[in-house]
Amino acid sequence: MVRLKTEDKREAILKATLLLVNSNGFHAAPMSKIATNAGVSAGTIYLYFQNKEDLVNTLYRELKAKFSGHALYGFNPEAPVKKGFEVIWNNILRYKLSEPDEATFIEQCDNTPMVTDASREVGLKAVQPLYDLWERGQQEGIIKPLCRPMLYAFSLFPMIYVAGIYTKEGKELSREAIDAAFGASWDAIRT
Amino acid sequence: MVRLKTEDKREAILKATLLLVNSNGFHAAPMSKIATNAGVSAGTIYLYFQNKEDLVNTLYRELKAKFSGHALYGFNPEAPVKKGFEVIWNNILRYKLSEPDEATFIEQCDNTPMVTDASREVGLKAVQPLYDLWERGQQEGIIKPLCRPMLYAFSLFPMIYVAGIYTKEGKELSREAIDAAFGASWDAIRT
Amino acid sequence: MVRLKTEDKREAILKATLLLVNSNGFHAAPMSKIATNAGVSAGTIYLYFQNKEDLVNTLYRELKAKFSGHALYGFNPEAPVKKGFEVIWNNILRYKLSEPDEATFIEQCDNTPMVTDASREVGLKAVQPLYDLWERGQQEGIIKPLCRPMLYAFSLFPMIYVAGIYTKEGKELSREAIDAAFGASWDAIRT
Amino acid sequence: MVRLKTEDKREAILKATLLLVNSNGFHAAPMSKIATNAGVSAGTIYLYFQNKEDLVNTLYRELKAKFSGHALYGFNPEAPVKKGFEVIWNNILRYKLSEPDEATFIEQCDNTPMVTDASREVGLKAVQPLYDLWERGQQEGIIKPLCRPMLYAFSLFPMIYVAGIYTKEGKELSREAIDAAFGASWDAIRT
DNA sequence: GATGAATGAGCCTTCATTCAT
DNA sequence: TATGAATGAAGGCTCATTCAT
Repeated sequence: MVRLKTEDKREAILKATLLLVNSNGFHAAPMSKIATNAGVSAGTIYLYFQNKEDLVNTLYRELKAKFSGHALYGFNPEAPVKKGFEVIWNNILRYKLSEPDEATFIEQCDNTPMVTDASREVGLKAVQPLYDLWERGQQEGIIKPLCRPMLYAFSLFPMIYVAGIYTKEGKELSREAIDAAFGASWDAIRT
Repeated sequence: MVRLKTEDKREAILKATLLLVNSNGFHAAPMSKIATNAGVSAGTIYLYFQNKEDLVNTLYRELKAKFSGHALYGFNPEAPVKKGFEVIWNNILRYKLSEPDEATFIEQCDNTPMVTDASREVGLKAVQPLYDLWERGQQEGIIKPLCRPMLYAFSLFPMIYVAGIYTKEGKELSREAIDAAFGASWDAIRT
Repeated sequence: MVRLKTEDKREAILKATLLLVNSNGFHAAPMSKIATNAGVSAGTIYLYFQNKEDLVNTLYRELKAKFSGHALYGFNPEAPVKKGFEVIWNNILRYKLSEPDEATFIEQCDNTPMVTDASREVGLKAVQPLYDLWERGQQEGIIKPLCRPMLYAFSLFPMIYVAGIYTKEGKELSREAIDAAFGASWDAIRT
Repeated sequence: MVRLKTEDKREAILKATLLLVNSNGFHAAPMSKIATNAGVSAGTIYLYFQNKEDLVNTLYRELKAKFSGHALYGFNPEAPVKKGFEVIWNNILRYKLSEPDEATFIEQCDNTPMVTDASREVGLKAVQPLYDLWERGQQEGIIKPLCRPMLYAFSLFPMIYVAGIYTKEGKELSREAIDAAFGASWDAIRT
């Protein structure tokens, strides 16, 4: 095993955690296996993370942050509402499809008590621009007067879910399917 | 501890499992604790279930079956498409709101390797009438030509997700909110 | 399951124990399985035997007694030493070959702490006539002046061992092989 | 408790297993007790052995190997048949008497399903020189034309059995008794 | 006598975490 | 920093035995 530099070790540990958890759930990711797969000693993990919970939460937060970064890429807050929504919608879909491992991990974490509520909220802040966009759309009478969770549930959540299914089964999402999905998302929330 | 009759014990074990898993995930539901909470000895569980996996899967299947029963209550296959969809949509929502524990458990199970694929597929068969309904709607040109997973993702999944959030936070879903949610669901899939 | 009479139940339990222990050792013979195989309830065993140890020891003693009965069949204490020895030797061999299950069980028991020393000694008393025969042979100068355990070890034990091997492998012992074996047995202890 | 070095721990675990199994059979040798007696934590055993079966089989194989080494010590394949046999016979007896614990353990293992057939066969290969010796003896007309298991059963098995008895009862085997036993062994198989 | 549901101690094994090196 | 042997609590499961029916 090649000797890794400090930063690389931290990354290797995070990567090993990601893959192991994805492959069979938290149940299949003991610290010892994470260490082995990361090419690192068991004790070493504790030099970089306080404990397993910290390791998982750290990974979760980093991925969420990365995800948020992608989501707003090229987004212009002043563009028309539908246009802005389309940009973010596509960004998110593209991320889910191009980084299926990370997407899977985030989903896994959304259903485990190992990830704290504090961690879960971290990602939300970054989406503020999206909230602002919806609000503007509502003021302009373009978007249905639904509460935030509902807007999310009807316009982004379904797409994320569908992307997960296709990824899991190894299928491709065709251009037509994607357009149709966007149509459904938009129809759900537009007035 | 009052002596329970056989059938009651089985039920008590299932109930204890449900609550324990809901409260903190599978991690927080060791057989010993399930036994204690069910007012039963650890060994007794194995009189009713082969092992932990069997216990969880049995519970999952029973709840899925119950859920399916509710979903189609009062559904008339020959009614107009929108009407039929509305009936099922409301049935599901009502179930999610009235049996939040069961709903939460089913969600937990959808993300654990402890539940087998075989178990997961059991529930799907019961929804055939819904699939038929969608198909009829597509033939009549009323429903968008989306694949099944997408139809599900846009019309039922969001509502289930929202109901979960409200339940978790102890809030009530107002009549208006429900109507609005149905509107969004229908708009998402109708042409 | 046909209803058995009291005596039959006792026998059925003993028989089930014998077969189960033989098939895979004591490890594979839990009381519950013995009960099932005997067509009897678990609790019933305790009507006939104090506990598992008692059950096994009782079976062991009965088999030993039966074995002893066979060993001396047709034996004439006044016949010539070699003739007498030959009768007993052949009796034992015949028993081992005709009742391989019982023979196997006895061997199993000779190596488990479940069978008490008291039980082990039970069988020995019955062989007193054999001891007397050897003693007479020694007085007559026909038999080597070895201690009893040695006489047993060289003249009967090997044959029992060999019979066990042939039985286990399902082979037949030919007449010639038997004669040869007797020759070796006799040569070992005769002067 | 003094801190042992790695190799010592492995040995301590094996030794504890040996003694515990000998004292009361496998039934009396739970992993927890083995650990305690070895001055080691329960989990530590699993650093050196995969599981209980592996532990027992490893010990069995090591003892068998050691035994085989002793058996052929000083054996000259070209010496006269009787001389060669005498050497091996005495080697084995000496081992049985000087290492009674190991001898007892091997016997215990020969009757438990915990020891795999693969393990049992390991020891047999080492005895090839003895088989060759017997064959030469038969060709020279010195040894009876018996099959291998019989030769073993009549010439070595009895002695092992007797040694076990004496050891168990704490008695000494006198020089005369040993000589007499060898005489019986040799008489049994020689022509 | 007979049943079999119920018990609970005990077994094997895993794994997060520590600490001497 | 880094290691990895060591720990020991905890988990899932089995099974001899009891007892209300």
